[in-house]
Parts: sequence; C-alpha cells; structure tokens
Amino acid sequence: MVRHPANVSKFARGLTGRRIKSIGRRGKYLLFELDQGKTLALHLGMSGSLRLVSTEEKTRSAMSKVRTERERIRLELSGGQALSFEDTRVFGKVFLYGKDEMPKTLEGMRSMGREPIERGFSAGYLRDWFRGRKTAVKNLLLDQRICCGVGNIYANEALHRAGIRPNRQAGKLGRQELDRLSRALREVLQDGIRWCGTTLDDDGYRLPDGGRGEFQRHLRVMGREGERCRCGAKVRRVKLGGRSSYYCPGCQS
DNA sequence: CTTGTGTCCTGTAGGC
DNA sequence: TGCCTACAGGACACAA
Repeated sequence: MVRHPANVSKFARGLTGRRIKSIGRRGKYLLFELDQGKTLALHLGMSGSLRLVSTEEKTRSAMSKVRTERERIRLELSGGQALSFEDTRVFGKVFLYGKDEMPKTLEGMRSMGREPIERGFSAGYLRDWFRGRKTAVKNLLLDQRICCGVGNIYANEALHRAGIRPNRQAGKLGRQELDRLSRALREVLQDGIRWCGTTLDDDGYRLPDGGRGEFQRHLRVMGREGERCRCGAKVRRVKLGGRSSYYCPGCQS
C-alpha cells in the first residue's frame, strides 16, 4: 500500500501539513502536486477507490460504518473532510516523493508510453511498437510502456470497436487496422471519461462522492460472454496473458 | 530482447 | 449446508 517511503510513519510525517496545489494524472497514476515540491502518487490497482468524505460527527455515523473495513488509508484534510482510500484487494499503491527523487518502485512511470487520448498517438506509433512482435495484440494494449492508462476493460472494448480479434499477432496488423485501433482506443477512453468510468461491482471503482460510474452500461463485449453482440453473434471469452478477453466473432476478425 | 507464468490479496459466485 | 475451484478494474518478478 504505502510503497514510498517504505516506512509508514515517515510517509505520514512527510505528508502532514502539506498543501495540495493541483491534481493531475499520468497513465493510471493519480498525481497530487503538493507544496515544497513534493508529489503524492496514487494507483488504485484492481479494486481501489478514492472518496472524499466528511469527518464531521453528524454525517459520520450515517456513512462511515460500512466503509471502515476496506479503508486502507485516510488522509485528513482541513475543512472537515478526508480522502479515504478504500481497496479490498490491496493492490493499490501510494508514493510520496520530492523533486528529483522519484522512487525506484515508481520507475515504471518514467518508461510509460503515450496517452491514447493525446496527440501523437497514432497508427504509426502503434506500428513502431508492434513491428515484429508475435504476441497477441491485446497483450500489448495492456503494456503501459505502449498504451498507458489502458486496462482490460478498455483494451477489450477498443478491439471490438476496431473490429480486431484480441488474439491477432500484433506485428501482423495492417496499416488500416492500426489506424482503426488507434482511433478506437482514443474514443473508448473518451467515452469512459464521459461516463465517469466503469463500476462493475458494489466494491471497486467509485466516484469521489461514492457514486457509480456509468460506462458499464456501454460495454459491448467486456463481461458479456454468451450474450448477443449487436450484430447477432454471441460474445466469446478467451484467456490471453492470464486475462479474460472478450470478443465478437461476428464483427471482429 | 521477447514471451509466458506465477504471485501479491480479498471476496464472491457457481458446481457438486 | 459446506467445500472447492474459478474469477475479478493491475503490475511486477522471474525463467526460458
């Protein structure tokens, strides 16, 4: 959970009294820019959620009982509020570090690839990364050095939108397919943002106010094994790289 | 370098 | 009812 500094007390001491100047993102990391040149980086992992809760007595009794079990970290804020990091499976991670001292455990952030929703993410970019690679294209979509911010949900959905089966060899995709794929990735992420993310279960991802995302209502293949695609064919599930991959045999080739 | 597998951890759903 | 397995938003270490 607290990965840096490794010592939790040191982490807490370093954070106490700091002011949040701005909030940003890089890939799947949330980045809180603090004063004194510090940064709080936070990754939700598989089941994490970050909630802004009231610490005042009256509202507290009503809402805090259920959550205490899954709460791993609570950051007390000024003004009677707190940021609560809940995470059932404890795959989430937090890091606190100063300028020019990005921890080794966060090295992955330095090698992170381009954001699909930003300029420069194109068919050519994908072609350069995919060239000569024999692994399934979906595996590479999950590689944060290539497509940062893309996870299992959006990889599956992007491939469906692009009409490409997840098990296709990455290096053998044609120019046109790469073009469709780069667009699909951008579009599916933008749609995900538009619908405030994907809340699949009761636990897991939530909005800061505890509300649910709505993108799960727009999933076309993810988690829909056996259901009919809009084209009429039945969605299939296969394992790739240990992850479930969903596709429609009718509209993906 | 690439690729595939196992692991961290907790909880739920389904088969028998 | 209870036990067992499979599976779940991610990312790493490690072996071949």
